[in-house]
Amino acid sequence: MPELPEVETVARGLHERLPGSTITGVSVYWPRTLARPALDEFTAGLVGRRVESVGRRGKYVIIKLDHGYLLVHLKMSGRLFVAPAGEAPGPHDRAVLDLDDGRQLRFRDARKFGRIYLVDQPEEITAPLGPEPLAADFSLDDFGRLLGRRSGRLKSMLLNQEFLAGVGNIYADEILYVARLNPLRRADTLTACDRARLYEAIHTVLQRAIAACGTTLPDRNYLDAEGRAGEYRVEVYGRDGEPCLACGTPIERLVIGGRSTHFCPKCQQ
DNA sequence: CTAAAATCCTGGTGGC
DNA sequence: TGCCACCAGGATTTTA
Repeated sequence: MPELPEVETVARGLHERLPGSTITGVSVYWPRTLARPALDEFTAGLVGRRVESVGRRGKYVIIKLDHGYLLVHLKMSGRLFVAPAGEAPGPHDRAVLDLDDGRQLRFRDARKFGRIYLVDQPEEITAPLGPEPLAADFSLDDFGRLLGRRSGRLKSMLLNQEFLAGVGNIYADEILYVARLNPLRRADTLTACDRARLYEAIHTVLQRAIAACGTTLPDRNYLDAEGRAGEYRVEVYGRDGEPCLACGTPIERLVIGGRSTHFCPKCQQ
């Protein structure tokens, strides 16, 4: 399930091969993939548009056009990639954009959770998102202020996109493990030292994961825009019952806010 | 306010 | 081998 590092990897891959291409046709095979606008307006708004750049905000891929923006949320199983001219369509292709050189930008999504938006400004969609954790202007002081007002559990907070953009279930567990903080801990009980460790862990984990081009779990199917798997190695996620890499204590699993949560009961008091 | 549950979906898994 | 119930998970919506 693509989170910030995976979406960043996809966006970078697309940025290498998409700018300069013009969209010449639109095919949508699963209409609900289009969050907005409806198919007719979507098609009319896209055909003839030229791609200028590809970026990311939170878990959204943002494709800047010469007129408007295409936003894609991959959700659980979405893949966004450029198919060479003549490549046969896949059974889970939900939307396909024809490019003027014969290639196609495809959105493939087995579980149909992913959504595409065509808007004038990306903020129409991304406005509710919290800060970008890796932005240069996201300071420890900012983070401390953000935390101080929250009484929820750390795990739920990290998953809340309005609190911080881009962290999902896997990296929330990895970040709390690196920060040595218990996922059930209430945000407003953190000491200044705790806050600093959490802030640093967010940076460390996300930066390392981006450097590794994301995480592809053994039983998952995340692939980047070039069809490559991520190389990041998780330390706690999905490792319940296996020994903690630091102390050997079996990793435990519990459910917080309906999300599976993995942590070391000894390292993360 | 927090929080949990239901919702959308289907591939994969575990049980029998 | 086949069938089926069930689970995962992001974001949103609903209910407590």
